[in-house]
Amino acid sequence: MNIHIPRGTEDLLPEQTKTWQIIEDTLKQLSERYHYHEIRTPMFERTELFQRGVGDTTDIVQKEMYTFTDRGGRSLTLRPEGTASVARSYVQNKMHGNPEQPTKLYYLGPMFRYERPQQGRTRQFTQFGIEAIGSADPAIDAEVIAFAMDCYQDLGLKSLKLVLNSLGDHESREAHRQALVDHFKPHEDELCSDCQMRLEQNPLRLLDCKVDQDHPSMQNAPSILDYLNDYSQQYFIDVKKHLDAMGIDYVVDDALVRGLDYYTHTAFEIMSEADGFGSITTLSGGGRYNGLIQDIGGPEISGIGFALSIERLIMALEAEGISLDSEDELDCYVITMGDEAKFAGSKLVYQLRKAGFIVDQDYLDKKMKAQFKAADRYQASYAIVIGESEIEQGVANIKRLEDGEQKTIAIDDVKAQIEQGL
RNA sequence: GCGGCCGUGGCGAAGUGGUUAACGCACCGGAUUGUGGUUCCGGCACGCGUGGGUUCGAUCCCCACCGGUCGCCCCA
Repeated sequence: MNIHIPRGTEDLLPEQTKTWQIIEDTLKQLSERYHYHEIRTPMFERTELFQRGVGDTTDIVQKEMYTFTDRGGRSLTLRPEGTASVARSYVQNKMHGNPEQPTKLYYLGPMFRYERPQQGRTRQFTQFGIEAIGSADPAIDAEVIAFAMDCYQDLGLKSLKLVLNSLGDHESREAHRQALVDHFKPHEDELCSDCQMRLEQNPLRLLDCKVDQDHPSMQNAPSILDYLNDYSQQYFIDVKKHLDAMGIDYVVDDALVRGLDYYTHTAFEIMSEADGFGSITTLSGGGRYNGLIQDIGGPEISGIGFALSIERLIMALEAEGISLDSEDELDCYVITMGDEAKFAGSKLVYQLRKAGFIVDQDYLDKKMKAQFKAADRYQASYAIVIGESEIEQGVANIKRLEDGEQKTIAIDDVKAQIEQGL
């Protein structure tokens, strides 16, 4: 083994890309139905975009970014997520000026995070996501959540759990933050070192600490839901009412905290409950970001979005035993014997392909028996045999492999014969 | 970034400090000089992740590195 694939990356081989194509097609069709349009942004951005957009205190920015300096001395970063780039493009292209509002966008592509790889977590992974920018209507929060659920349901997944929370607006968050600090400060010495740091930087994260989850102070920790101001509370109620109206089930979990700084109000995650899923059960996540556009220099416009990992989606499909593979079947396999016949074979294969059939032939100089085996393995409907004697008579043998039925006809009539069956 | 487990042919998988590294699938050839899917026979690792070390001798023991996997952190 000479040069190995970089750690945490993977090749997708033909037997897998088929599945990917089906998933991508499904997601794109879904996007059209929900009236979202594709946006493609660069795979790398100025590093400041993520520092400001994703948040300096987040793990992503602090220890997971692929950052490098280009030859012009600029600090660039391979995108670790999609929202910051979309928001940047929204601002740069002044999309808030477009007549169609809100702006509804989707994207699909690789993201990069420097992490210790394990199943469901690679250093390059693929996200599909949507962003609806320019509306602060609870109805569109529900639309985004419904869209997220449909991504899985359209592919046949059943064991799903939608977890919902509200992080409130800025005022509510601040009140809650202060309450958290007041609550945990007396116990600071008893908490793990990570939590001691969280207390300073991001007290919200204390709530989903695994180390200290049994600590008595966790039991009666202040819940964000108790600190929502009137507006935030009503917003959350309305989102739930829209979901109820659509018949979408969810569970509210006030411990659901998202890892990116820009979230406000609605936050949600979709998890797989299928057996055989390891510790990583989160399939997708999203939420509302009412300060993000402004944070990166745009107008005061709010948005909401979500992102899912195609890799984890495929894991979920496998866990539920759903296969999207379609048969890769040939219409015809052309078998030739002898040098002259090879030329006639090339001509016939070409003509049949032009006529729209899926056709192949042997390129390894195999014996006839081996050529038949190949035709069989490729599940060809017909084998067309051309040898020296057929060349002399200008004919070809067409054999229907399913039942062995065979006919000899003029080689120029093969196309017509295949078109109407035997 | 931390801890546990693991790394044998295209794939799955046995195995031992010492002549030819089981077996299954796949593949190739033959039985049947031009007709497949069955059967039978035969072939298929100068090598046991990489590099060092211990040893008379290592795939098997030790170390480092690389990679995978599980858990933690965190997340999609």
